[in-house]
Amino acid sequence: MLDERKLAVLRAIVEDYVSTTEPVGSKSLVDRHNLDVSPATIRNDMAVLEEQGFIVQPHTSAGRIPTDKGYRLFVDRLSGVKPLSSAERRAIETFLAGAYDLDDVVMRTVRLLAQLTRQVAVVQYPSLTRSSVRHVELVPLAAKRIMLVIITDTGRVEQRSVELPDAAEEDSIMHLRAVLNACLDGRHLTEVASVVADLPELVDPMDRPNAAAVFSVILETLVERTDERVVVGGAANLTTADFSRGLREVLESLEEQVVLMRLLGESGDHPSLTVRIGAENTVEGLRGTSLVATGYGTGDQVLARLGVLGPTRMDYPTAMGAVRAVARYVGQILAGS
Amino acid sequence: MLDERKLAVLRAIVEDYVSTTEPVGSKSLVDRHNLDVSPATIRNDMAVLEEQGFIVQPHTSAGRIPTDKGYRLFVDRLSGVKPLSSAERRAIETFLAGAYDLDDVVMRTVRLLAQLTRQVAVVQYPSLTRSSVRHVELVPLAAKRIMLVIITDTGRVEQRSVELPDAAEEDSIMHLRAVLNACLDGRHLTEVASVVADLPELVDPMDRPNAAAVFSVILETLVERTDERVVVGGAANLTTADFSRGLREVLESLEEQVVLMRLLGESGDHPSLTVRIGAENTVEGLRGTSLVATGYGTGDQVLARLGVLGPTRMDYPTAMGAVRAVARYVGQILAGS
DNA sequence: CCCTGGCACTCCACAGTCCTGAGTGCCAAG
DNA sequence: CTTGGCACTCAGGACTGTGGAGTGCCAGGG
Repeated sequence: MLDERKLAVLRAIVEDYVSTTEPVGSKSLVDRHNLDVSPATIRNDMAVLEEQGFIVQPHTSAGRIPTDKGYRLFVDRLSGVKPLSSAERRAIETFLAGAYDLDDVVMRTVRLLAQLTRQVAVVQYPSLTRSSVRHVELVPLAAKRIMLVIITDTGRVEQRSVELPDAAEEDSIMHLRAVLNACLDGRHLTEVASVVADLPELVDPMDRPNAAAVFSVILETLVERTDERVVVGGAANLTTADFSRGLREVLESLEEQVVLMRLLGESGDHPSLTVRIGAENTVEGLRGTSLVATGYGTGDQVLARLGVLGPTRMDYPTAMGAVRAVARYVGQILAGS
Repeated sequence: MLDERKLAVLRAIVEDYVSTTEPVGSKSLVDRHNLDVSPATIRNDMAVLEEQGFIVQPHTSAGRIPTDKGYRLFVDRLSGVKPLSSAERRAIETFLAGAYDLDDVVMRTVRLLAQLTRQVAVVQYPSLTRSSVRHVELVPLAAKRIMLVIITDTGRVEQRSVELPDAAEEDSIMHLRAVLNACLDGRHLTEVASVVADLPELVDPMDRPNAAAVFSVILETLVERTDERVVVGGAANLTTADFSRGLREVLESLEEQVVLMRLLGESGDHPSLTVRIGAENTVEGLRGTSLVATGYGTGDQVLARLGVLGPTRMDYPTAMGAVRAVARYVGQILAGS
């Protein structure tokens, strides 16, 4: 139903529109690309494409622009992933290699992605629930207050101050600390809840109230609080692409952690590249944007997701290339540190 | 040289322009405010004010708008700090009281300020260099790698992984940990450098290479790395105030930690409210904005700064009120936790 | 000396008009 | 199925006219 040439026409329209931001007409199409047919022929093809809903004209007698459906077909069948230049690869490598802790890795990744694609970059912190406990530390701050620090094998450190019901001896805190480490060390975070449930029996009855306070904070921190942070960068890039009236809406959405989590979550769990175009995003306020995202992590497990967000009219092949490449390098960095 | 009425006129112009965004003329001025003189008189006053550089007209035969110098006079002599409504005060209190750790306090503060003022909020993390060490923890991660965690009395936790030259025994690490805590506990961060210099003598000669690695990371983390983070929120509020073409520039500046640090740093060190208007900001790209900032902290020491950023045409009295109130509450929260 | 009303002048913003050029759809012929 | 031709549409730029808001200046009055 769509022959080879019509697809070529659609591809050409997408490419031209992305680079010029202007509706593209039959005439300009034939001399920019070397399709060996006349404008009139193209017009017939365009009429078909429009009828099928892949393109529209903003007003009568203007050129055509792709619809969401058009972009969808484009990314699915008409374009590949554009590999990065070797200079870009080197840049990524050296830039990320300089990072010295997890926060820094994430920050650098965001910057890198934003710069590479000239879009908004979104990077989710490596997920807690997929990592395991490496160490638990309790630090007395005051008589009835201690600092709880949990270190995971992804290098993430969670800290909480805990209010104790009773004043605690240094000794009993150290004991509790030992118990915690003995039982939680190496445990996958999904197991923590059940393990913690059995812990009270292992501590001195005298200390149970204090221990209970610590346990409940641990649960809160590791289990119930699924809200991994998402870091955003390159918001300035939104100004070039005019979102008619929606810029404010987009900026607002980008500041809502919950919204971002949902957005990234929608792309599913598989580690490969995902593209969500325009209205495919159920997030109110981001209906006019597209998201190119992928999972990343060490080895084959997906720790979190990252990607770029931009107007539906974006350079998908390049964005996909950059996202994929960056995700790979970040994975390597995380595995190596 | 500027009599009472001329000042009143300037005040009225600023107030009207801020609320309407439109150049204000003599006629509209007299009936909005009850100055008991005729428009003609106002016009004469305006002529003087313009001559002195407090106001300008965008084009002949349009109303006047304040210059940076005009705003400066306004905040210095013509307006007070508008206190918050009691409802707002309650909102601040309850909103901040719900915070459970330092990160959360900062995040909530940013949101609060942005919402209250409808401007961009900037909050600097409590400064390391002004706090002292509460605890140092070393956690073995692998044979030649340990995690260094430093907890300060402002509740901040710094973590770094340290690569050791030699494989380390559990024992020697524990010893090092004891030494570190003995010597650093309670030390003001400004003292850390000199204290650490003397430490190598206290450890077993065998362990010196490893200890040296740890020490150098401590210095890096606490002393050399003055780059406290600045968190930004409410960027969406920039869209209402049109910065002609500068929006991109502003957004870019807001993503540069270094720039933000400099911006806040310029306001000096004293704990009181500071206002920097338009070109008074030396930061390229923020010349079209104003900053209302203040120090905050526990008791009388200034731990860091926070404030709001907006167009020079902003509601200074309200912004100042909000900034001051929020800073106070944050100080209380920090002191109490 | 300062305030006031009057007056002539300026100029932006807005609406209307016209025109051009890019682009279309349709059709008949190759 | 492709092509050239043709009539048609319409957004956007250039130009014009008008109304209104605002100004500066001046002469008269408190």
